[in-house]
Amino acid sequence: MIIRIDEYSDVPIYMQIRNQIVMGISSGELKPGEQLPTVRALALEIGINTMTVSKTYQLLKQEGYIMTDRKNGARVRDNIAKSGVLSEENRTELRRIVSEARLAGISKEELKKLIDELY
Amino acid sequence: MIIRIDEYSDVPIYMQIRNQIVMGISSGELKPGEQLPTVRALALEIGINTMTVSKTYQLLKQEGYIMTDRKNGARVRDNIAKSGVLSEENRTELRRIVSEARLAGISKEELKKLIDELY
Amino acid sequence: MIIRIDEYSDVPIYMQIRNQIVMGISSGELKPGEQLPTVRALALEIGINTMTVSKTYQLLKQEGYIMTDRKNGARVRDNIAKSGVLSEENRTELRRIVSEARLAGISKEELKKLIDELY
Amino acid sequence: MIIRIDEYSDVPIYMQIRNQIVMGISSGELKPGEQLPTVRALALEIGINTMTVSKTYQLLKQEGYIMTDRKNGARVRDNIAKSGVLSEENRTELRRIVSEARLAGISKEELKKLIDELY
DNA sequence: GTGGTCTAGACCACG
DNA sequence: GTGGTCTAGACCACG
Repeated sequence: MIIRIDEYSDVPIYMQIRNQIVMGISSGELKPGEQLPTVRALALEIGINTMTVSKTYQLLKQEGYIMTDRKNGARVRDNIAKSGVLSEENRTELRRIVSEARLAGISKEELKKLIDELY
Repeated sequence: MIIRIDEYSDVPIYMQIRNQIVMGISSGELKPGEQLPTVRALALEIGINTMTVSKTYQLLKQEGYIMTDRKNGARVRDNIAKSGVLSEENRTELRRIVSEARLAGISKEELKKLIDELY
Repeated sequence: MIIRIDEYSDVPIYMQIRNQIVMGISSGELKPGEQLPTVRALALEIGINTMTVSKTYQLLKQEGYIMTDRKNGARVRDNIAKSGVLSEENRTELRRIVSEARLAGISKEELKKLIDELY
Repeated sequence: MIIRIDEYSDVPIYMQIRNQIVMGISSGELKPGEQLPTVRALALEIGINTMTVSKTYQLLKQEGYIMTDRKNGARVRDNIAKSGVLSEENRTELRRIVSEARLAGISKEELKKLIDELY
């Protein structure tokens, strides 16, 4: 899986990596139990500091998406908890996006079609 | 229109205000041409620095949501440009949210229902 | 409030600080709403790196014990969520401690007396 | 006695095994003088490195919980020293747990009831 | 002035 | 070899 950093983005690097890994897991590009690159390998590949990647892995671990052990490095968890509900933050974000979409003249149907494509 | 600041949020205050005003315009609570409170009045009401509100208004103006003039203060634009497409950032955000929703066990239908509610 | 670091402890520095602040809040030495020292001030006082203190504050924030804002620095939250139950980790730890206490010849009553003193 | 490793835990494997053996001795599941599985057998059973089990046994021996000899392997000591007091580390840990319990809204009585259950 | 992020480099426990 | 921790130093957005 290829991780791309947008250095001009306001989103911190560790968060960009986090987001792309989460999307990779969701899309199936990263399979349950699959090995992630080591902290050092990913840092080298992206051209950033190991601490930054380490921060990403700790976040993903805390969120329950991956697990780390000292022997094997990081792996995608094969039993990611399904809360069944959207987090409060994501709900707020979604509300904001829907509002902006409306003002941009995007219809409800177009938004739903977008959901279809992205899901 | 009442603006609420979540002091625990990581979203900067100026951005929280901006988001709520945009949502207010989108929902119709703020009508096209409607007068916004002055920077000073809004800052006083929320209990924050005038600089922060000023930053919000500048952002909203630059985004084309409001217009300002020295005489009348800030007003909602009555001809907000309808690009017809979702901004690149919002599209990326939506993709992230959809990914996380999927992993949380939320079905496509539930997401669409959420869109229905929020739109 | 005075923070003491045991440099020979296996407990990471950021966790030692975290634990002492939590105990300070619990004991009332740190009051709800009370200002914590700035990251820089605390780092200087203890003689450690700012990053380490920053890590502590981020952890405490995420756990809901404190809040940070860029203007005022960090403050003890005045509405710390009361889950009403012991975390799984603490329960496991308590079980381990009770087991070791039994083997050390400490009676159930002595343990309860200890709880009385510490609470 | 069945040893269970929580691969998601931050507690090192050798320490998880150690804790479970100590709890087994305390509960009486492991009797004084009882033979423990060989390093090799336990490692095989759990599916981990023999070095890890070996580390556990060395720690337990050093703590005075078990004794080893080349002929008979490891056995639970039948005269475990009863210091009569809680170790400094355990006392500190207990203080931390009590503090967190208080902040979580757990009463002194509930904690004591928990001690009753666990003892 | 404040916390948040990031780097370059190092050492450590675990396995 | 792996992730986890820490330092010294820097820059940035927010307010």
